[in-house]
Amino acid sequence: MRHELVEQKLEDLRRLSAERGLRLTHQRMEILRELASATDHPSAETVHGRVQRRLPTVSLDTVYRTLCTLEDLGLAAKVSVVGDNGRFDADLSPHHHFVCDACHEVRDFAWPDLDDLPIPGEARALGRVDGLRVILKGTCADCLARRAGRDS
Amino acid sequence: MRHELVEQKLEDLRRLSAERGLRLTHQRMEILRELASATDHPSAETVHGRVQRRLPTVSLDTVYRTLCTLEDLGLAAKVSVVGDNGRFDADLSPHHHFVCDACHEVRDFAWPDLDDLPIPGEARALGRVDGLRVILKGTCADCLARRAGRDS
DNA sequence: GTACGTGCAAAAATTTTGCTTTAAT
DNA sequence: ATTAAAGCAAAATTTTTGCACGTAC
Repeated sequence: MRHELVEQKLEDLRRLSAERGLRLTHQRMEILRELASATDHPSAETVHGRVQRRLPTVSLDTVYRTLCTLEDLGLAAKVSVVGDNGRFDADLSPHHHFVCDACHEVRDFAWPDLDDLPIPGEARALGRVDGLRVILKGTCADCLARRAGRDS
Repeated sequence: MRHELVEQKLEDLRRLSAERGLRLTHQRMEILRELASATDHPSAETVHGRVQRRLPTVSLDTVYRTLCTLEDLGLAAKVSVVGDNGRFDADLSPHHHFVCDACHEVRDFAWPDLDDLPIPGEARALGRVDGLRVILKGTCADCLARRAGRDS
């Protein structure tokens, strides 16, 4: 079942590379192959280690650059992991975050209806749940206005 | 309205410091004061800059250590911000993440009922929403089992 | 052949650590 | 007076960048 995702992604890379005039290099193929095969949301360092098994000379900076390229192409995304990044909050009440892709500001919001929704069995089966947070990605009102102004 | 949170937090710090035998230093008070006053989920570097206005000699490593202490005391938490950390995923289909506090593994799960829930007006007012992800914090089944085994 | 992308090395940025001094208790 | 915590500097990470060479087109 993972195999199909991998082939699909590699096909997407071929198509997008042709469309956007990017070169189809071994490194990009192998890095995408590893990432698409992985189920554990690896870091650049981890991807590098795995790709080295097939391409012993691949460098870590190529992995960084390629992951960024794959992100630009819409083939991969950075994911949210609680506590893995250096942003802090003293407000520990249940609330959620809206993150602006443009300015990276984080705004809080509440979602009472969500609190009434039971956590799905699929998630409860994974372990004991202590906390829940929603991350909304988008563009904040300020950045939308700024962009609209610039486009006119 | 922020003022009350600040005073509340400082009071918590006094109480917890007494309880746990920690010393109530200017630095800890001022760092917590800044963090509790902030609404923008600042990084350690940002907190450092703000605290320096009141304590010009405070060092950046004290801010790092203190934020960690405040986290241990349960007065602050690291927050999730999409794309600010180096973990990647090639699976772009709508799904959510369960993160184990103990081993930091990230597991995926689906939540179809959530997809039917409308995003609250409070959040829609913040800007255009492009994506939604839930982060569950907890302890995974493996780590629970490991811990139970060790305790016996 | 052209020039985009890689590899290498070095730099920049971020976070942690060892040790000495300061200050809270 | 004790000793936890701060400050300083240096180290360890993590991520980015400049440049020469290799390779996909």
